[in-house]
Amino acid sequence: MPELPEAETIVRTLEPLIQGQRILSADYPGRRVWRGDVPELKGLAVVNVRRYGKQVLVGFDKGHLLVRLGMTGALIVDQIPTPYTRAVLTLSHCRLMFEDIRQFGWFEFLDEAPTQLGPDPFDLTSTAFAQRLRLRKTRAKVALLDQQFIRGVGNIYTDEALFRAGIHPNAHTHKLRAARAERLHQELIALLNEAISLRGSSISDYVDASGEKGSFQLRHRVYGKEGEPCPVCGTAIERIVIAQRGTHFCARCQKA
DNA sequence: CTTAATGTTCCCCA
DNA sequence: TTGGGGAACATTAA
Repeated sequence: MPELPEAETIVRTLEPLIQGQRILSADYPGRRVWRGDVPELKGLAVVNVRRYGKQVLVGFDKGHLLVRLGMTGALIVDQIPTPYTRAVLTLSHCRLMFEDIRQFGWFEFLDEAPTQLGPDPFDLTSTAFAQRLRLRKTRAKVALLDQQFIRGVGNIYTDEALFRAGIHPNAHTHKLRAARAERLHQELIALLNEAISLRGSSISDYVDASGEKGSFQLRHRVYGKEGEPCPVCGTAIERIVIAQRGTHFCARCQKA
């Protein structure tokens, strides 16, 4: 699914398309999309659209819609419904659809903005990030994927950030030197900014609120590159499994 | 036919 | 209490 750069792109493209509009009706054609009680959205006005980690938060004049995009979720305006359309919100001037092929996503209605996840990587200094990392007794890959550690990073950007920082995905977080941990944060921020500027990575399904694909997948250096030469040293990129996720790295450039 | 895919949650074990 | 590992959810594509 969308990770932080994809969620950011969705938010930036979606907000101007729906801001200020009122919800006229809501339909849920597919598998149940709401976690918890089904709220009455009719009559609510869209105040803003923001990102919370890799999730999308639609702010109303009363309450918030938190959209968990899961693995294949997409928020698209004025598209033709598909068998995977799980929600259609008819607004004053357009229709907002939630498409979700694998059905892993869901909606949640919140009275207050969410606060339960770890800090956004953009809100941390590198020093604070390094301190946080030292307190986690786990492996680098696991820490970056953990939304309680920092919010927004998923499988693609974890592999890409660890490669850029020269850190092995199995490196023990509490043993990393402060300088390397700070470097990881700096590389992560640069990576996320580059990915946002290219409107995210479209691996299979991801599109923004206008249905446009991103292009950062063309800049991936290790993710999905098993067997291909490392762009730095030419060694074949390896693929292992960590936390049930495919993990791609260069054994020569990335050290524990 | 098998495996893997941008994610999360739940359950069991150490 | 914390962390590890695996299964599960549903669908497509190679």
